[in-house]
Amino acid sequence: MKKLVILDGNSLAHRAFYALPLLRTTTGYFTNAVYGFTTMLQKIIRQEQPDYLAVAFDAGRITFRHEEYADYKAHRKATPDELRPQFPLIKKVLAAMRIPVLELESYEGDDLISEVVRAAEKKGIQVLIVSGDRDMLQLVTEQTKALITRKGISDLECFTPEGVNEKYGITPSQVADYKGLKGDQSDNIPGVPGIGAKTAVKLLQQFHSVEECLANLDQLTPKMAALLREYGDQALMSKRLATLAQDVPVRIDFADLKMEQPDYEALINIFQQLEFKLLLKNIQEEIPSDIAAPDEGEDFCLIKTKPELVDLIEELKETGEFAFCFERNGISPHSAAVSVLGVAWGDSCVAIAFPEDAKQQGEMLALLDEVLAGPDYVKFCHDAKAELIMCRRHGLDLKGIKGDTMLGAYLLNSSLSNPEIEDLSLKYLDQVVNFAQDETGAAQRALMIKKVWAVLIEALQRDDLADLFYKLELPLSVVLAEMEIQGVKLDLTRLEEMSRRLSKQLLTLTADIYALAGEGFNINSPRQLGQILFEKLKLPVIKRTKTGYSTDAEVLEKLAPLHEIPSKMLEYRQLTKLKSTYVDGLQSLVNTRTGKVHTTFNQTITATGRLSSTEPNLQNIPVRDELGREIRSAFIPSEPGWILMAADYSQIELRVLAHMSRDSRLIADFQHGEDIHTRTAATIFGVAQEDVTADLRRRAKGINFGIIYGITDYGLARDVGVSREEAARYIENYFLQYPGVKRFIEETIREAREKGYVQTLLKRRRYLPDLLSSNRNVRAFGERTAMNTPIQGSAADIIKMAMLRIHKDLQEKSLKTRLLLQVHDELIFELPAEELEPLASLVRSGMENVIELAVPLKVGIETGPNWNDMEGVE
DNA sequence: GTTCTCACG
DNA sequence: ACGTACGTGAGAACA
Repeated sequence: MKKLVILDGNSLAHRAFYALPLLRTTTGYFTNAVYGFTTMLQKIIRQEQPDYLAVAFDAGRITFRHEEYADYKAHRKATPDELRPQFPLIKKVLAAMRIPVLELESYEGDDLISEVVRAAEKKGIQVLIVSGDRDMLQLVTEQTKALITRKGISDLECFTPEGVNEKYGITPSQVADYKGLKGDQSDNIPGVPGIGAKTAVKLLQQFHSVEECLANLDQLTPKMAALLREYGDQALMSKRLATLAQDVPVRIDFADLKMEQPDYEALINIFQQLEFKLLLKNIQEEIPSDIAAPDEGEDFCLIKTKPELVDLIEELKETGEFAFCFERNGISPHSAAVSVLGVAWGDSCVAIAFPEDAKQQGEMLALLDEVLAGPDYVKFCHDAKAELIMCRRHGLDLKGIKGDTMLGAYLLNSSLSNPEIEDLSLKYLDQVVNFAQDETGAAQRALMIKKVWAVLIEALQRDDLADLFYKLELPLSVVLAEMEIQGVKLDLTRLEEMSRRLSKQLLTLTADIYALAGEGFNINSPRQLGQILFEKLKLPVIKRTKTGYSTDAEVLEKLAPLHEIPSKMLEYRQLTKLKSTYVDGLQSLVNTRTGKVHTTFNQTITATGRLSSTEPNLQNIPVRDELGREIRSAFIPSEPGWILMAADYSQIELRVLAHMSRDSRLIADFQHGEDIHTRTAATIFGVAQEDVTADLRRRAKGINFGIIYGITDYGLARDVGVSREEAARYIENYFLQYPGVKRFIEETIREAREKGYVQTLLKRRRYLPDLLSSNRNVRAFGERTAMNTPIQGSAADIIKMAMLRIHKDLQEKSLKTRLLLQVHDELIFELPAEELEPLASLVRSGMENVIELAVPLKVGIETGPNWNDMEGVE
């Protein structure tokens, strides 16, 4: 049986409008109703897979019902100004999706739906009505169901005749009678005064319809009979108003309602206009790709044998330039198997399918070594680091990479994090792609990499980013790949012991907390904890989150003097965090082949230019408290007789600030070489350096951090524990003493507003559209990031340069030392003990002299048998 | 998938 | 009158 879905356009648009926040495009169009309607529509199409589909809209404000009753819908609020202009947009989306719109002057969408249902039933077509209006229930039959929104736009309830009866106690055909008796506030249908929902249902269960009620007045209570006698005509009129039209002058031709493929080009166009990024991405996945379709492109072929591969390699050597990509299907390059390699040169592309047999595969790969490892064969890829890891793992080298679309796109706009080639094809070539699922997909992908790179390199040169790309990021990807491949050894015995110890302690703590609470609950659920603390124990609410009570560490500390649970909870939280994230989490990520953890350093994630680390994140291993530090003891050298070395920049961000702001006082502070926070304290609190107490220093430290983050009096007050007024005075005084810093901040924000972006020392860019927001908070946030990004980002530039330099020095000096980790301002190495001295001086000078700033850069070096027990080296 | 909490620089 | 420090990633709960 064929299926038809018909949507009540007006009703659903209203629903969407009120359910979603007022979304707006950067160009000022309101789009929340369009967005809500579109997502609802797509979901229904996906779920129902209808054969026929249409959307009905009201047309004309005056309908035939007004002829009968002038006040029909008189109380209805006017459509809001933010919604009205969204209707034409919805219709544009529908046109692009090739979904017919049904409208008829002076009829409501409901009436058209009624007509369509009637016609469909005659033809034996199954119908599903989608609406937010329960009036639609009167159309429900065995053949026709109704999907009515319950709450918001995603909670829908499906009604069959039985369902209607169960829920309302009447049949679908009695809906109009019901409204005739009860009336309807929202449509201003009067009904019978004094008859509400209960009475109406009771009457209809007894007499089936309004007419029969009126014909049997003698069987009613005298009061009810009088009521119906007086308002009988009004009840009949109300019923007629509530009854959907029976004779709509329209002919339904089902051929016009057949589902069709959307006009993807038009749809992309309108989604782009409306800035529906997620929906764009979704249709991208849905669209059959037209590039290099394997069945029509004569340039395409699939390579499976050695002779074929030899021919290909000859061709590549002749061309001297190609794009490539190993298929990984989202699997980490540290563990993905080699299955398919996509290659593109000129206008051609091929996929190489590798045999599973290790020996045969090895032979095929060995053939490729010449072109992959040959530095003179120019290569482009998307994520050079991942490709290098794949190659190295299979015994191949990779040299001669001249383009990386992922890295390039990130440098052009650091707000794109880990962009996919599909996203870039849309952004830079206006081309929507959906690569084939089989081997041919890799070939298509390679070809797209080549095309996108041609555009990106132009853009990089235009924005003066080519140096940053070729001299820093691209070579850095090799260093990072080697760090990841090397991995870090963990003392598993130690972790297992910790895990057992923590389990035991947690068991005791949990029991204590339950006993104190007087009941068991899910101790990991902030919500349940909130109920215990604030409802059962009536402790004062310190802070709220969007959804309820806050129970974070700050709150628990304040509650600690009032009850025993909060401090126990703090301890519990600390221990579970250690156990689940670090002790157990790290163990589970140890690679079985190497016995080490191999993090991934993401080079294209952060908006500022920093790296990030995942699976595991080795940039947030505990250090601040003693118990947490124990985790670091489990990080050990991977060879006997080796040690670890940590080299960290001292105050690199403040030094960068001194350099960029050229503030003479801050520069002088650093040239003095003593503790910077003490000097800051002496300066802003107007005391001699010897008289700076620990507390004054702590406050000055807070101010120094605050300056880097984009200070506010509120934030500073919270951090150092003084009043907001006090904090405001500190800030004022700081800017008085360091006027160059103040000027730098103002100048940076002004320039950012003008250009739309800020820059680091190495010209890395971050665009800041928030600076132009009409929302004050968003704008203030933009201003803080505007001043923080050049500082954080330049510090990132500097340590990246240092990594390159040290990596090169290590190679040239043939040292055995390996760089393992970068944690934003520090580098971790493992080394044979005898290399300690040469390495310490190599690392120190590498890091300190990698760039000439207005202030010296200082590096602290420590070594030890693990990452915890470290001692300073002079 | 989003929210809360918490680990790091 | 309102909600704030900047940049990240992970685990658990809950919808």
